[in-house]
Amino acid sequence: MNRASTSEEEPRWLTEEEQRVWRSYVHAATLLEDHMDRQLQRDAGMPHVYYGLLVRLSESPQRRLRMTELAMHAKITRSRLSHAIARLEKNSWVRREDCPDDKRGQFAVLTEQGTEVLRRAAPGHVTAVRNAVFDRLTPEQQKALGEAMQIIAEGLQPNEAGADLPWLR
Amino acid sequence: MNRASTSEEEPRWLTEEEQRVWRSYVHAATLLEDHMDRQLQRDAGMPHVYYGLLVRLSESPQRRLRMTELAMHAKITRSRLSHAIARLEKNSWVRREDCPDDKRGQFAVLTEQGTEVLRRAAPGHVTAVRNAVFDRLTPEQQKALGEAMQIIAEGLQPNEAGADLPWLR
DNA sequence: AGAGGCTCATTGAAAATTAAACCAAACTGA
DNA sequence: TCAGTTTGGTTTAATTTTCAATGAGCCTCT
Repeated sequence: MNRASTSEEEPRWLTEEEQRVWRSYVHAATLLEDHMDRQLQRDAGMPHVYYGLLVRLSESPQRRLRMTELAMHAKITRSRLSHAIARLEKNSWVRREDCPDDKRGQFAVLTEQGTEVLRRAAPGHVTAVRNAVFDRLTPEQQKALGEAMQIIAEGLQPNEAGADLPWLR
Repeated sequence: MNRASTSEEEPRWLTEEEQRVWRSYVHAATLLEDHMDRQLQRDAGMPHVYYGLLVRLSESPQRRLRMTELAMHAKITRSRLSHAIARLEKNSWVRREDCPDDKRGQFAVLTEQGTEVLRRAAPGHVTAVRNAVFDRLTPEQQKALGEAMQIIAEGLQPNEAGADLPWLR
């Protein structure tokens, strides 16, 4: 049943057109991620992923989230999150707190200073996103992009199909 | 003139809809990159970027490219490429060669073994891309995705607009 | 010829990420 | 109750990436 996935059979190669699409995608995704990383590194002293963590915390009740929950939202491993939070803790942008209900548990809590950093970095970030993406695409193109990515994401969701579960490995 | 870009002025925040699009994008892009990295790491013993380097070399005349050229195509810094090639050289998948015309220059050359690794890894990779992307999108959606990403990439091209030049920094 | 400024590429150290091992607490079932 | 398993999270080491500095060769201009 799973023979096809590991066999030597000739796969269905990508057509010219599919290749163009895939390469455009990889190309743009690389450039975009680089761009955001650099912008945030310059303006806020952290990479895009870290910024995402702070944003997520800022939107959570009590501006706090359990480690695993945060990792799931951010789609990163718990290990990576541990390291990241350690770094953010050094910056005093995040603080850890024990979970009363579960003695194994930890909360990551956004500090005042973290909130402040976010407040100052947000405008530049939105502007960067707008310049790079929304100012260049028609509303239809934006919609189409969103839909396509949505579908792709669904296919890679760790639930269903029991594929790889980054944060559960 | 450049005041707006660094001032404290209120930016045009993203609308609800724009946010949804942007988050879908980031979400899917993260998942996808993770997925490819893991697939290639498992099946070919290298991350996606390294695989891209080998592919690019395999498509080049004489299966070789100058370091800077390769870095540009791959959109990575020369430094990063140096390290990457060093690693690939240890695997004997790539070999360095001096450039006769320019004594500063180096070619990265895909070896026989590199070619072989590529040959064995390619089917799995195409299949992974197909499963994750093309099997899930209609031809129209594929086209739209390609176009949107194409436009975004153009806006981030290092040439014109003299923005940041990753490999020239 | 040779001073000065690029360009090509590498290096070494620091930061970030991944992979795997690990510990402690919580749960499960006999 | 207690052995075995799962869950939550950290730790260590290895790999990869970034950052800043360096050096050698090319190019231009005088």
